[in-house]
Amino acid sequence: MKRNAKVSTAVIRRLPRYYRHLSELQEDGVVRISSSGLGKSMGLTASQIRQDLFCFGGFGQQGYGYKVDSLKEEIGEILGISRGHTLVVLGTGNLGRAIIQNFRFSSNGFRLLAAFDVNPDMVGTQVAGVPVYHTDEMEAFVSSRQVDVGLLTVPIAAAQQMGDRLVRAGVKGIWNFTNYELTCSQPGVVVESVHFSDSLLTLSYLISQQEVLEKTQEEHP
Amino acid sequence: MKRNAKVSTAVIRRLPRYYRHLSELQEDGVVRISSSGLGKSMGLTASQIRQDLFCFGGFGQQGYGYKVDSLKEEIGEILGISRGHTLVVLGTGNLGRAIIQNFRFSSNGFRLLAAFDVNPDMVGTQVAGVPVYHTDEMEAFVSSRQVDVGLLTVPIAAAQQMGDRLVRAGVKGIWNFTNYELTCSQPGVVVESVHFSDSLLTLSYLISQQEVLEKTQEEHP
DNA sequence: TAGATTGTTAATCGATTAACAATC
DNA sequence: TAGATTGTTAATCGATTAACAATC
Repeated sequence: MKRNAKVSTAVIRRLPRYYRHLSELQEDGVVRISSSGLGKSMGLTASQIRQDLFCFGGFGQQGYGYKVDSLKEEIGEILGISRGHTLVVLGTGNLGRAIIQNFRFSSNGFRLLAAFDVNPDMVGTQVAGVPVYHTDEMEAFVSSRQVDVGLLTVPIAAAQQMGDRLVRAGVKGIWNFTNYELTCSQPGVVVESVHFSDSLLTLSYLISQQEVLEKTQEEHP
Repeated sequence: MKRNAKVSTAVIRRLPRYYRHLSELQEDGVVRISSSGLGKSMGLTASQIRQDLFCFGGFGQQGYGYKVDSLKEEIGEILGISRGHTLVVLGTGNLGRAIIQNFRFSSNGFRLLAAFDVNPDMVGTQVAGVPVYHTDEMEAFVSSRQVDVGLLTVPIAAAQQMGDRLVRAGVKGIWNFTNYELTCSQPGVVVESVHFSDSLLTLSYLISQQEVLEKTQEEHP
């Protein structure tokens, strides 16, 4: 793998999509794929795919294309899937529990070690085999087990404070599901947010545009 | 509001963030904000904010800045928050139920009318006051009530098929929570996806980079 | 009025696309 | 070998930043 000078976030955000598409191709028994073939199925240009992969080195063979297996493997490596990252969940409300029960952490190279909550009804129980401890024990757990990531699903009012605690406890990243824009002063700690609200409002904008468009067409056919 | 020629997706994706930040400012009792002030708190340049807003028209006052209330109002209007959009949920598994119970649809201008599932244990029940019907009844419901959006939380294997059914039933948009990249042939129908996996893998990449960086620093201090 | 800050055009920067030699 | 397709550089396009006149 090439020493990656500086990869733009646009490229980084496409890497998981490549990985996902290659996994699907693999399941479908496809052995080789060209940049134009992959581009067609993903809605990207062949040129862009080659340019993206070029950031990390040459994974293909001229005149042949890319081997699905090994390209998937390489991109997985770039994404850090085999690094054995660990995470804990903060907050075991509806959303926290749903993610614990549904999300395939291991397919993404993560091990979910524990969950934490302040609710005495939850503390001491298990969710899908994952033990729930009291939030007071979070710091000790995270630092002794060197946990990489904290998944935040606490109420929005507690989000920033809990984020700060995670950072102080030594996590490398926060996966933020609260609808709050965490600020993280600590350099070297990454915050990645899933903002449901932003996503729905984007959809709202797009269908509103569509509505206006259709109305205009009715008036001026 | 200006006739918006063609607004780039980069701008569109920032609109919900503006809306969110303006709401927070409003709650904090802030009355006016300058582009540089807003930029500082959001990590954007003042120039970019003015350029973004310029896509839709002049909302500020020279020498003064922007009134938080009215700017929030205007952006909400652009996003279609007051259009009374409606939606239904497909799939009432852990994730579907968690979203129904947790997500503040009304704050985003949506009314959640019903949920659908094939599981006989769910059909006929309510989740947070939302009635659950059998999926067979979805088409009739969506077309008679002119539902705007279908939220997909069905198992991945059923995703594409259920997406197709929603489109045929006449929705304008699909909010996709399955880890499947829906293809939608129908022009005028919008698909907006929340890919947990892509988000976590991006985080995985970023912390892996950080790990490499720190290791290098240890070796060459 | 003087100061501040927008609206808006121009300049710069970065990302995408095109092109083509290298080579499997 | 001929054909195909990559790796990689150059050209283009679009998004961000800078600048400044307009004006509150």
